[in-house]
Amino acid sequence: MYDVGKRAGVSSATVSFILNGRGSGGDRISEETRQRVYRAIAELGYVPNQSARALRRQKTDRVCLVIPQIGTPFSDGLANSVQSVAEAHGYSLILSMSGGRERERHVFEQLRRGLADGAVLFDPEHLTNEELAQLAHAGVALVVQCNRVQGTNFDVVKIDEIKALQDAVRYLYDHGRRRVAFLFNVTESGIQEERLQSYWQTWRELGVPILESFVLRNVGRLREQVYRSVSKLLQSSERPDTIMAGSDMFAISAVWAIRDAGLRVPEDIAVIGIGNIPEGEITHPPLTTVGVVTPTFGDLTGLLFSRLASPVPLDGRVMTRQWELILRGSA
Amino acid sequence: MYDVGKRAGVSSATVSFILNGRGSGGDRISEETRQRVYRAIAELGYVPNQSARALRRQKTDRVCLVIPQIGTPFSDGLANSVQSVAEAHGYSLILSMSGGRERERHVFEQLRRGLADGAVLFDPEHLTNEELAQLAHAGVALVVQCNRVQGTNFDVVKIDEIKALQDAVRYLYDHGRRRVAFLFNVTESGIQEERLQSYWQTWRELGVPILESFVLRNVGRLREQVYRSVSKLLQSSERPDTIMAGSDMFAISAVWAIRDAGLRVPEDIAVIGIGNIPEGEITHPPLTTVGVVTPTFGDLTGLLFSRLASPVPLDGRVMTRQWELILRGSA
DNA sequence: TTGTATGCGTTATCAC
DNA sequence: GTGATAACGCATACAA
Repeated sequence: MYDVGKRAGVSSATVSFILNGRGSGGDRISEETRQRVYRAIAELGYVPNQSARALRRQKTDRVCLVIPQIGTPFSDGLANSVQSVAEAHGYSLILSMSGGRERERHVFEQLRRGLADGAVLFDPEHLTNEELAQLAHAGVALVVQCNRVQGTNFDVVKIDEIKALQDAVRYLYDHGRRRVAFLFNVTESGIQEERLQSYWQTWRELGVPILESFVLRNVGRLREQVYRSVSKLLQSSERPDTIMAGSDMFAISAVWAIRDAGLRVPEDIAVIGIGNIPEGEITHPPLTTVGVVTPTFGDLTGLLFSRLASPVPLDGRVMTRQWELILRGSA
Repeated sequence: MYDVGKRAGVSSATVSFILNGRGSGGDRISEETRQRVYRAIAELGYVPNQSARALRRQKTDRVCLVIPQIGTPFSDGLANSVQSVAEAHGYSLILSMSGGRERERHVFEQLRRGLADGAVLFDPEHLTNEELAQLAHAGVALVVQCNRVQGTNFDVVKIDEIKALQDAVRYLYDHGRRRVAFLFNVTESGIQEERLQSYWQTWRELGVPILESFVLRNVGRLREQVYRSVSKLLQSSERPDTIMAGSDMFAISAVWAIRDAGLRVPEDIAVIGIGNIPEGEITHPPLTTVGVVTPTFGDLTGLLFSRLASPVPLDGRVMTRQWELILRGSA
């Protein structure tokens, strides 16, 4: 900036003022000076340094979206949504993957060190309430989607899923299903597992036993892995009449596997997913699932940017999203 | 740091030295002092400020992976791969989405301003050679996957895809296919389009005309959108006997649509994708495609981190990945 | 073995 | 209308 100023015959202060007219000094830079400075900037290829600016302003103009894993239809939609809103508010979006304990802690550490002004944490598994509070206390605008936590200085979006999960089981029970298989992945403190626990619990209350061989605890993250897991399951002599999957993606992969094995959905095997991703509408039959009826990410972004815009620290807000049983053809 | 020092009865310099012992001073901090400082750090909840550190060291310890769009199996694999390697080298990974002209320029600007020490740019559409050179000149370690560019101060990974694309067309031609449909999306300077141009060109050389109504230029990004586009195509009285898709994901969605329409792949309609994603192995029939036989991202990360590690500016290196026609069942 | 002093590139207050 | 100047939080050469 000093060099730019020198070339334009002004001080670095003037350059700074022209680049982002704040502080005192009013609007009063002569048009002529302004032009000279712009020319000098162009000639020198000058570009302001973000680290220095952030240091001085105590503000990075960045927000961070933390997702366990990219590559799912859901994270895709979320990221695009947050990015649009961030841009509209003059923030850059940074994406971080938090899958696994190490990575989650790493991202947390980065945020503590001032990576961004605000963050949306999606399903953090290992962070405690205190750590989140600490982060928020350090000045990071925080919105957390997670059922485990509650904060006084950050916002939480919760999902009320229990009832919908119970509804799903009762529905299947009422339609005579008794041989139930589960598809999910065990992660360190996995939310998938929690949800399937709800299923399991409800079946037990209805007096239906769960066959251990029908519980697939490690179906893999990728479609082809899930497909193979299910194909294998179908080869055994004892076949399930129902598959409850930990995600819609798993459920869809299961539907393929079933159809490719020459069986019918839902006549031979009913399939139900979790999450309600758009893709579920085009499987044959369309996927029965459990989730938010019309998925939207407006609540998350709304909380984040209202918090960023607020001049005073806001209290912790809580929003609850209601899940429902969405009956389509597959179950 | 000053406060930490005060509490531990030392200067801020000593704290800094303990936190990252470099510079002069050797290793010589007494164990006792060290402990006192660590205790003070813990008690105060002190955490170093990245902006200040980056400003002083002229180094962010971050690398940035720039992908047009997350949510594809490919970007997922790439991101995970880069993240692992980055962690191993002591860097944090930042993900940025560059889809669309605005966003791409925005990310470019962020990098110029010092967002990260290095970056992998995947298929940048709008950046010129000069801009990339300028970025590299500014000190950003740069690896670009793109066929359009070549740099003297950054690395380029190219894909030699022409021959494989031509092979695909000839193969289809030799098997009697003549009514060819195309599936892709027109983007501002899209690579999908380029590839389909190669197809088109080859068909023309073979004397096969392309029906305009078989060219779907806007099938959408999501699986369900593609599925619907194809379903609609199949309803018209004139049906194609071949579908050449701009990506494997499109091809897979097409296979579903065809099967759900009661037609057979490849007997009624042959389908061929581009990219060779793992999921292609589990469609029925498995997907014929064009791409790298065993996808790996080692070349990209290798180039990036060798560049970051190099004490002197490296010349621009070029690596070429060879594409091949991968015959499986769908064509 | 530790402290002093300086500068990294900005921004913002104040004086002129 | 514009220019000095003092932070912002840290790292490091050098003095002690």
